[in-house]
Amino acid sequence: MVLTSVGCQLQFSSLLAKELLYVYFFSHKTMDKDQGDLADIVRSGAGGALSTADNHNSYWQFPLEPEDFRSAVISEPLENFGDPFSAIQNPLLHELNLASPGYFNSSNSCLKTNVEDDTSSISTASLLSQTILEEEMGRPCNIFSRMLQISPNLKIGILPREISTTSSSLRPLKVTSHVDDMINTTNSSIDSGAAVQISSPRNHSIKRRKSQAKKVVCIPAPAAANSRPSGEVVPSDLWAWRKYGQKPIKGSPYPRGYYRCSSSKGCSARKQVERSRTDPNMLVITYTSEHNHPWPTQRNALAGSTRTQPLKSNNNAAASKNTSSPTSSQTPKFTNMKEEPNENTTTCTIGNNNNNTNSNDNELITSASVKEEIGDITYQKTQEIICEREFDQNQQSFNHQIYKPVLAMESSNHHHHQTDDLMFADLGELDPSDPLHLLFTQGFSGAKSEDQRDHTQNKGLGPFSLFDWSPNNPSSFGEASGRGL
DNA sequence: CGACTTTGACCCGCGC
DNA sequence: GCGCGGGTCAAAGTCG
Ligand SMILES: [Zn+2]
Repeated sequence: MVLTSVGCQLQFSSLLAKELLYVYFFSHKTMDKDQGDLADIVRSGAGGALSTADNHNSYWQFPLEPEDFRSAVISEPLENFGDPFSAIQNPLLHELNLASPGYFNSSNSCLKTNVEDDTSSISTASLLSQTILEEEMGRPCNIFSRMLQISPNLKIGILPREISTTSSSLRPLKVTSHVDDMINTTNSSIDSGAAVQISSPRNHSIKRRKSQAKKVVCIPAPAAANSRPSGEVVPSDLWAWRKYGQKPIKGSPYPRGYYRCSSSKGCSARKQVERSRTDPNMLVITYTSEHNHPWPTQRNALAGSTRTQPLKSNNNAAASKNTSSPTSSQTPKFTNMKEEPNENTTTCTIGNNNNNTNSNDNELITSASVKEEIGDITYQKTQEIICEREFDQNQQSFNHQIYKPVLAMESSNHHHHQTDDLMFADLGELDPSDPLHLLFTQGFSGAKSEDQRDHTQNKGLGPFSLFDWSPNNPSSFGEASGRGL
C-alpha cells in the first residue's frame, strides 16, 4: 500500500505545489442496498507558483488530523470503501499555478505522512490511503487512485496494470454496474436488468436518484477578476462533460446545470453545478457516479470545451461551464467541498481568502475547510495556508490546521463578495476563466490522463492536473432563468 | 457532419 | 392520490 502511494507521491513530488490540500471527502451513499461511504480526498494546490518542487511543505493534509476524521470516517461503515463508488473519490486538485507543474510534489511528505498515519485506519482520508486501500481491495475502483498512481511521467510505468485494467474493465457498461446502483442507474437501462424496463424511455433508475451517492464539491466561484468578460465561470476538470439539462432550483436563485460525461457513452458519470445559495460566490458541484473509462483523450476533452459559447450573442446568457479543458492557467484559489446534508456527508471546503491571488505568488492564502457531516456529526476543518513562493518552506501553514465548527462556506465566503457577487447575481456563472481555482475531485478515473492535460501547458503534470479550468471553455450555466420546467 | 447547448416535456420520488 | 420538486430525455438549434 504504502509503497504505491509513496511512489506516486514521489512522482508527483516533482510537480508539487506547496499548497496541496488534501481534503477528505466522504461521500456517503444512502443507497438502499449499498451504503457506501466514500472518502474523498481533495487536493488543492495553492500555490502552484512554486514551480519548484521544493515546497512540498506547503500543503497541508487533513489526514493529519486524525481523530476526527478517522472517527468520522470510521464511524461509517468501512464497507463503503469497497464500493466502487468509493472509487469515485477524487481528489481535488487545486492548482494555483498551473504553469508550474508542481502540484503534486509536495505530496511526498504529505502523502507519506498520511499514509503512515492512516495506514492504521483505512478511513484516513488521505488520498493515498484511499488509493492504497483500493488497491488492496484489488478493485480498480477509484480512478483517482489511479491517477495518483499515475505519475505524469510514469503514469503507466508505475501501475500499468491497474490502469490497463481499469480502463478496460471499466469501460464496459457492466462495469459500471458494479459500481453501484448509481451507475447502473444511468446505464442501467442498458445493462442491468433494467433492460426490460428499457421500454420506457425514462425508467432509468431514477428511483435511486436521491439515494445515490454524491460527492459535493464547493468551489469558490472564481474570482471575477479571472473570470471572463462574460463572467462565466467554468471549472473544468479533465473530463469532458456535456450539459444535458438545467433547472431552476427552489431554494436558490441560481439554476442548476446537469452535466454528463461525454467521453464515453457508457459512462454514467454526471455532475451538477450550481451556485451556492449561501454564497453566490461558491459553486457547488455534485458528482454522481463515476467514470467508467480512462480519461478522455484530448479530443474528447476538447470537444466540448473547445466550443465557444453559443453565443447566443449574449454573453450573459449563459454561464457556461466547461468541462474539460485543462488549462492551467492560474492558480486556484480555493476549493470547497460539500456534501449534501441528507446523507452523511462530508464537506470539504477550501478557500482562499484572496480573490485573485492569482498568481500569486507571493502570498497565497488558502483556507480550507472541511466539513464532514456524518449522521449527526459535523466536523469542519479550516486550514489556512499561506504560501509564499519565496518561502514556501516547510513552515507552511499546514500546521495551522484547525477544526472549526464553523461553516466552511463562510470562511471562504469572505473573500470575494464584490465582484463575484455581481457576477453571480446575474446568474451565476461559473467562471470559465477562473478555472484556476476550482477543482474538485471527481473521480478522475481515467488513468490515462496524460494527454488531456496536455493541453494545458503542463504536460508534465500528472493526472492531477486534471482540473484545469480553462477559460476557454465556455459553457453556459447559470442562468437563473426559470425556465426549467 | 459531429458535438454541444438549449429547453420543454416527461418521469420519478417524496411529502402531504 | 395529488402536487411539488428534482432529474433526465430528446428535439431543435448552434458552432467548429
Ligand atoms: Zn466518464
